[in-house]
Amino acid sequence: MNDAATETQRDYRDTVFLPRTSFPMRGDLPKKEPTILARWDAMDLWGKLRAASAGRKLFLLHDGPPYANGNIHIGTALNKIHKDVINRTRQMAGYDANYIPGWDCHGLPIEWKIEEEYRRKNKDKDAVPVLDFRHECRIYADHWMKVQASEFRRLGVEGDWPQRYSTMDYPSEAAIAAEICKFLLNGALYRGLRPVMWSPVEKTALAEAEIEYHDHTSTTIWVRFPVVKSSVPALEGASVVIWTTTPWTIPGNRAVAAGPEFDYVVVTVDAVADKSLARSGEKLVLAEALLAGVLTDAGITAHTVVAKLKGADLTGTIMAHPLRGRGYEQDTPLLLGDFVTTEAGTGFVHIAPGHGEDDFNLGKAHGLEIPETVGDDGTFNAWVPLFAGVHVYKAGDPVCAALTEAGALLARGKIVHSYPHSWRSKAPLIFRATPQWFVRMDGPEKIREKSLAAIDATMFVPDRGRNRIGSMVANRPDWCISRQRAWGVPITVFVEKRTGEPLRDPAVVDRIVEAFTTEGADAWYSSSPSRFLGPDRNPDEYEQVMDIVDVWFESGSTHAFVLEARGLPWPADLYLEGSDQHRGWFQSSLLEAVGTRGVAPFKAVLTDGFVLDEHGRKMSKSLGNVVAPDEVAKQYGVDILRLWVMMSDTSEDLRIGPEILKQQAELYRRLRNTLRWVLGSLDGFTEAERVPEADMPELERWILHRLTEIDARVRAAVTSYDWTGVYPELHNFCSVDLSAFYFDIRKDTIYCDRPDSLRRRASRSVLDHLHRYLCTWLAPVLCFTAEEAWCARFGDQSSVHLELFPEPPAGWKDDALAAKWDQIRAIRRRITVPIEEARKANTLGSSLQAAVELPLADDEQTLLDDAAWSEIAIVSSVRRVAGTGDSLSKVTPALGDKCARCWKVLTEVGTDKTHPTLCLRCADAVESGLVCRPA
RNA sequence: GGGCUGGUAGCUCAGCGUCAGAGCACACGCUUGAUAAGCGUGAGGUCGGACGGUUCAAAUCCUCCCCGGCCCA
Repeated sequence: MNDAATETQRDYRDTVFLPRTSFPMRGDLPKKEPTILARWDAMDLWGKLRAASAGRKLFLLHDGPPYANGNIHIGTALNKIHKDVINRTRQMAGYDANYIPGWDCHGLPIEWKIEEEYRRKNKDKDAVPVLDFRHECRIYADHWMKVQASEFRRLGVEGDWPQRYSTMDYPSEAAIAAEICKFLLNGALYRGLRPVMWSPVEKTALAEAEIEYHDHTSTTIWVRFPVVKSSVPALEGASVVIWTTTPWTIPGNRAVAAGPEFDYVVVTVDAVADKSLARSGEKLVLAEALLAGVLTDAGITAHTVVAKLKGADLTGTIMAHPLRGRGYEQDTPLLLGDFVTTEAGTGFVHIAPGHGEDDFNLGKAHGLEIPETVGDDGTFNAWVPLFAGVHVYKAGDPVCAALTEAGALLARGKIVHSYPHSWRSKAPLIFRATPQWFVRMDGPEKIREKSLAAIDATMFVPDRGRNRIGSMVANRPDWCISRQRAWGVPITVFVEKRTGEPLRDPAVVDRIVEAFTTEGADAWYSSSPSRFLGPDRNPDEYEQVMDIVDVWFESGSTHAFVLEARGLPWPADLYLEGSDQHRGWFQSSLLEAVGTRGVAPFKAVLTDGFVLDEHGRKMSKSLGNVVAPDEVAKQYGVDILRLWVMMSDTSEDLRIGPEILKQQAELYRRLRNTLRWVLGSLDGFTEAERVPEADMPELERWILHRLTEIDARVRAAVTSYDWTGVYPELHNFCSVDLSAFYFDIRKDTIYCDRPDSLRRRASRSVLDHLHRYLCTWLAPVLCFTAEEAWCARFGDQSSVHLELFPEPPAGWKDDALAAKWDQIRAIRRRITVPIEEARKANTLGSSLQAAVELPLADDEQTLLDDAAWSEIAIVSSVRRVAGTGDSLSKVTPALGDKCARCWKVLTEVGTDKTHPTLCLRCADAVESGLVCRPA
């Protein structure tokens, strides 16, 4: 037996239910995440997920294939994490969300890497057999596919990794060839001469996506086109002046274009400066708006305007090619073009139909010849007078020399302007007319029209994506799908030599597809044509096309060999990529599917933005502002990276950097500690303890109401795909509603009440719900932490990822209660503010030392009783008094002694004989015999 | 240069016609029974610019300009 002296000093700490949990405060994520990943592998979580959701409504996000080259970067990580979150939320919302990750494996960049290795070894690429070369490309792509797969898995991305797809799998190559042949058979595929962006270095045509723009210095020339025939008398003896930044296109000139609405003037040169190539007395024709500039550039110091006319008046005028008499004898007609501007130049555009989009279209409309002046290697063809063999990049001087000699050069200069370059070799490109294979947009297949209709029928998130892809599809030219390269799927077409027509025979197509399925596209190179043409055709009569197909066509066909071929839902529910893919994969997939199936391969298109650095600048090695995903994983853990994604507005560009990551780590800590307190306070909770909602205090019911609100927000996001603000709100809930309010208030109850008290049981029942709701809501994002917090309660055999979002019972929602508690929390500030003032005045430390007189307006008096107010405000006593509603409480030190167990200051302390240092509630709790926990 | 888009506290984001908001960071306290945690209070913004327009009233609507991003030329 203790004597009285020791009795007063008795330490009641052992009788207090402090939080107890194995869930540590610090995540130690970089170490822990890999072990959780290993556990998922060991338990075959993916297999369990698929089995558990068998028969549920299918949801299919079709993975856009990243390119199998190099380590993943932050943008790829963003996209894959975003996809993973979308998949997981759908899965937990009750769908069967299968996900097949895939890769884009063919194409120029990989080919380029292999060629680089050759160059390093001084090997001649053209001497390597094509099948060997293709084999090396395959090995290379396979290597990076494996590297990226492990990087994606480290990010926590869940999916069917063993069954991943790739564009270079044999069945994929066969399917791509089959898709090409669908266009062949339905007539949309044609071979035509067209100016395409051509790289003389790589000797291939390039797609828009393979082009970048850099500054380039070009020689500019002003050239006279002598008028030889015109219905306008003023033009007799005059020269129309053109301006161009590409002197090498002069040999390809076949016309000059004017703007129909512009004003043009005929001027007589009266005086010229030294070294000017202009001649006193000559007549020149120019746009009026550009006259001053041209006169300056040409060194003309005095002139007289002799006539003024509209562009439209000039039609029918015929000029001589400036090099007439030197092999260029053809006439040059003056045509009208809408594309002519008066922003720069002379108001006349020289037209070389083989070297520009506008030029080509205008030439075609007027039946002009489309000369092929330039060869694959960028040199003028042998038939080109004066310049045969000259490289176009070095043609500036020879062309100027010839023009000068012919008296046609009016002036010469230099300009630095943005000019297209190859994304691989960085070499400048040229427009060049070559025979290429195209998918027509406006044939009887109506690909453009149907695509626009498909865009209308698609859900875009955000909706502005619709505009973006819509205007691109409305204005794009026919799809050039041929590339003169080796690493890809060949355009499996034979052309009949006699007619020049492609052979459209389903039996031939079947033989090709069959061969590709078992041998891959290599079969095109390794087999004799007769294998495909069959016994009834003479291979000598056919040309086998050896071009490969644009990689965008391949990735645009993934819906066929990933979804259709595997019996997955078609069209996919969702495509989700960066907003740059409006021109890339979204569009190629759309055109491909519309051309072959008439509809889009997706029901919805979701885009994420670009990742910039902390200051909103582009990331680049030279700026040193690159954030690498694996470094974040090592320093903070993947959950921090995943949290960053979902705390951001993914529809806009996102920023990341050291400060922002630090902030995310702070936000994470709050979420983690919320889980930790819940777990610790739930220690030993059993079903027997649970209290029906109807018996719960209002505070508990208010928390349940809040759960219904967040649940509604989550479920809305599941269907709208718009998660912006949802996780910030969840964080806010944890921080403001739980940690700073509910938990803070209920600590007294959880720690000190008898375990059988209704209040404590009700609170623990709510904590049980909170644990389940928070873990499942967080699981799609903090996939590791939520799992850890789930298993901390339910054991290592369980997984939060096999759970569904719990459905709150309808009775939880109580808007009237919510309004009431909003009011209560607002009034609570009338207590916390004066407590702070008392602290400043040194009259108070802990809020439990305070006794409060709370002024309330009449209508506020009945909100809560005094005991409830003291509970809510965490003070030792509250007395309601009449007030105006906006006055602050009077705060004084509470009378009585501090209870040694719950620390409230109460006059009743000392009245219990057995426990003279305790308040009555605590004395009862201790005496109940229920509060001593096993150590 | 064109299309689309964004610019609200140090950071991440709300607000989108009627007194500028939240979280985090920061400062100052409290607590020491969520403790490499927790709580409170506070400071911080002429809402990119225009002494622009519409309106009784504008971050919020319109115009122009500046800066950034994506796509294109």
